[in-house]
Amino acid sequence: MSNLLLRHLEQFGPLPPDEKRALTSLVQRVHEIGADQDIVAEGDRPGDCKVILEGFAFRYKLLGSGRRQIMSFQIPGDVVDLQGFLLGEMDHSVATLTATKVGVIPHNLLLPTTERYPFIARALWQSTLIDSAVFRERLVGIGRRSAYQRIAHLLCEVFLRLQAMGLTNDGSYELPVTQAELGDSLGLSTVHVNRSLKTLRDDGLITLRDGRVVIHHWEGLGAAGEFDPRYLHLTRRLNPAPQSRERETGSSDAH
Amino acid sequence: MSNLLLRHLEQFGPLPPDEKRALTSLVQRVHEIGADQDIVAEGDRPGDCKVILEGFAFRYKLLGSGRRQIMSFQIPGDVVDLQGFLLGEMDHSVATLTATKVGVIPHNLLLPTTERYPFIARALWQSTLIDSAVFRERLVGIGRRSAYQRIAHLLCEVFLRLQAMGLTNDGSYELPVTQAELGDSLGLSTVHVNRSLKTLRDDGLITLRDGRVVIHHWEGLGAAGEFDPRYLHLTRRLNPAPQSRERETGSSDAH
DNA sequence: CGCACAATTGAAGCAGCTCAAAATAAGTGG
DNA sequence: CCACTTATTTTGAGCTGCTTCAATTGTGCG
Repeated sequence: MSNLLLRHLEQFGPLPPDEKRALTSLVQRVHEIGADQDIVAEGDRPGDCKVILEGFAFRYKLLGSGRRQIMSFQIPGDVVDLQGFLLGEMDHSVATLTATKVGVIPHNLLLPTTERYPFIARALWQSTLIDSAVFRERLVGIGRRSAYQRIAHLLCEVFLRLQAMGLTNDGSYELPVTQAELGDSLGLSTVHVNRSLKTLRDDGLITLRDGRVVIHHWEGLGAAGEFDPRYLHLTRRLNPAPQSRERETGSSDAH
Repeated sequence: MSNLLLRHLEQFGPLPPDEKRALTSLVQRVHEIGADQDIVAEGDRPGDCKVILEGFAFRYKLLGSGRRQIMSFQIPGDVVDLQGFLLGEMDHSVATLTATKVGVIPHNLLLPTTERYPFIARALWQSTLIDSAVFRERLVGIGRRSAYQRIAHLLCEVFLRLQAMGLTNDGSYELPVTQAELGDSLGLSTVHVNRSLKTLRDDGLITLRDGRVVIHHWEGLGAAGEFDPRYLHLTRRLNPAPQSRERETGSSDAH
């Protein structure tokens, strides 16, 4: 059940056996949430943390005049509201993209756990720092990259993050986002996302259909998005790197 | 010397006396750095953390074709490279705006300190989460707000952060940035920053000259930038709120 | 004085936006 | 299985906030 949490946290280094054990009893119950529902909302003071066990979510903020900015997509293994644990009040919302299962970790269990198990505490801290790195990278993209580059970059990022969790398939992965959501994530209009996706498709880099991303040319996509994966700090590759995996003879693949 | 670090960390709640004491001996030496110098650079694996004691700095990343994105401005009290402590390698650089004094905290002292003193560890973690919130807010601005709004928002944010450190003067503060740096921080060209600043000035909201920001109309500026300070989590106001302070009879003040 | 850097202003161009509508897909109830 | 509804994708066309290029004006300083 919280295998996923373990896998997530071990991205940053192995945990000692006793801490692993402690981790497995963190998730007290599982909550099923429908698509397009808030997991936590801005202003909430949650009494527990939520780990995504199945499905996808995103952090967002609403602005005046109905605009929305999505800050990140969250995937299985991610703890979405550590902010609530440490700072009390959420300053943004997290909502589901699809029907989602979340594991619930009560703060009054998490607190003693982080005090007793320093590796767990450290790994959670590291996890929030990776979140931070993801925000920064998005910031760079929106601030200084073209629409085409931003999309390429995002698709690379999500690929590597999903791959680290074992959720990719030979250079393709599930990402049930609409173009409107992509736009809100990248600071673009739906229309422009559509046109840029078309260009990426025409360039033979990717296909995005029915909530599934197929990367036809990993290196090309990375180059298009100026993607440098180091900010994800996936030092311990739990899976082979994408370059060495999804070479399919027919399609143009990475090298 | 590390009074500032204490003040910074106590933004999130008081520390017990013994932890306060431990904190004062963290900074082992002080390093003076000239203007426009990197404090840490992308790719570095620093062996210590740096706290700003005097002066200003900013996080940034360089992109292809010489573009630069500044992710945040850092002020006295900020620890600029906790990322290096927890993740090893820096994925971005931090450079000074002005001549700066930084306190150096060796990792091999910080590590046992965070293990022995849970409140310090927690406060540092909280501090990184506030950084995160700042990145997110910038992200929202660049993604979905106009140039005018972004500038207003940034100036509000820096005001409150400096105020929490006791570094404001009746609605004005030192911020030694050039318009080019502002642009790189907000995803704008220098030219457009200049024009937007002119509009803000003409609207009677602010003046920015010689590295000093004067806020003439706090509420107006906040409204212009859709500024909601909650993301800074400055629950414990160490100074009076700006609204109740800088009412100057002549100029247009908030209310 | 004169260099170098920052701020300012003008003018033209464009990346991406908005408005609008058509085409496609995905239910849903009968 | 169809008729109807609603959401998403796609395409067209005109518009604009911001960019780029270029030149001018401070302004601090050796």
